Amino acid sequence: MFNFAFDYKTNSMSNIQLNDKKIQILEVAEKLFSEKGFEGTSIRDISKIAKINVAMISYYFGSKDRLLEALIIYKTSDLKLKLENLLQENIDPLEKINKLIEIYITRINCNKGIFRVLHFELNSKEREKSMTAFTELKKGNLKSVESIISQGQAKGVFRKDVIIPLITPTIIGTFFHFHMNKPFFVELLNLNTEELYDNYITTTLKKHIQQTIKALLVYEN
Amino acid sequence: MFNFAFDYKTNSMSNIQLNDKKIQILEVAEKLFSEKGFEGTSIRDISKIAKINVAMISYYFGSKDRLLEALIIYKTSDLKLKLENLLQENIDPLEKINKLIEIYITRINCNKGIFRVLHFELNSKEREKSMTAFTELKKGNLKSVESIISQGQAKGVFRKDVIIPLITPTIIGTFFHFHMNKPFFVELLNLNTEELYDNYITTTLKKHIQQTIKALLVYEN
DNA sequence: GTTTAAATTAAACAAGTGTTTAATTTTGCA
DNA sequence: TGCAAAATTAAACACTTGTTTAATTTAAAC
Repeated sequence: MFNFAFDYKTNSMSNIQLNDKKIQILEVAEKLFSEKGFEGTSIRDISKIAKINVAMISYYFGSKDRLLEALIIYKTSDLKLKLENLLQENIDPLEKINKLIEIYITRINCNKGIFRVLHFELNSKEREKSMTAFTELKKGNLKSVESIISQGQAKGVFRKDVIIPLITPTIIGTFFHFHMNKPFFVELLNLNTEELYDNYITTTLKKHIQQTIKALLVYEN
Repeated sequence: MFNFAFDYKTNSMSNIQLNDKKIQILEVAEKLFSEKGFEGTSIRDISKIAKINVAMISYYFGSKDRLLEALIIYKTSDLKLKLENLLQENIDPLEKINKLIEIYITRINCNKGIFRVLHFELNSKEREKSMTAFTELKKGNLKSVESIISQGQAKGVFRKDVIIPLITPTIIGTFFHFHMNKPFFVELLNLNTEELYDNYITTTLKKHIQQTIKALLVYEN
């Protein structure tokens, strides 16, 4: 019932059994979870907005916890693939890092909601299955970063005293802190429409992060 | 009943009416809110661990929402002061930035719990009073950063194309992302005890952030 | 010691929670 | 058209939620 397989249409791992109604539920769940948190969202909230009966959520996913699991796999499965493809590209290390940052920003920006849930609902909880899936994703990301940076160090472009596992926290952390404080920055930077906000992320914020990581990697004391 | 005044003993704004029992409730609330979220924590959970009657929380704080308000003010009031003192110090801009980062790291690290709540429970909700208090804190922080950086730019030490409002997201975001993924990094870096974990934050992570911001500020393309 | 206010309690309250049941409707296929 | 499986529903289930009540105990002041 809940097997996941590779979908060559969407180029992502996805539940081949996902029909329109399931997807509709997942989309609503993502929206509400990200707005009000997992515990703060009731399945009646979801069912009301998705315009389905409450029982359908248990019927389709088994439970609220399993709905979260399905949501996470549904939303994170293609990021890993994108990173692995990037590693194969034959471009210089700095450009690769910039592309890595670009992937992070755009992919995570599309799925702000679920990544918010991932970070705030998943830790120190019993949702083991969801958590291990997320941990594997993080391990893969770290490996990609390690690989790119050692390439750059071998070529003598990057300095050698960088703490590699802390690169990702700086990249994603900067983005997340910005997004977590959205109302604050919307007011401060006059990003009154959703378009302006998204545009600021994919241009200015992206550039800031790329500039920061570049400086960190190539700057000599 | 809920007036706040400056306490010269602790050098912080605090509720002068806070007795032992109230503080005990606040401490337990912080722990549970940070572990299970605001919605995920019931006042019965709090009362059980704090070993008081459920009704005492309503009696003391009025409601669960007002308990959160009190907690935020109780925990964030002295950070603003520390930053204002820093601005007065007569040291060179780079050292000032490093001290700013040090203040952020140590202060936030002591209050991990409440800052987690602040970022994940406060946005897009109706808890207006709590939110405006937090917004004021952020505005103050931004002013401090702006002041320090223009000093550095005036002295010709810092480059001039830095996007100042994105400095804080990089500093705090890096720290937060690390902390949000604590289980992951504990396993990755073998930080098996709480002491090792805290030690890594106040040494290696702090150094990484200082190194990053320094590179960003002084590196010329 | 009496009085008055504060602190503390167990119980009750109404509303909301995730989940299950059992009945009904819709669907796809022979 | 008839039939079995799937989808959908309203209702009920047992439980938890935040808050309030009203009674009791403790503390302080006179």
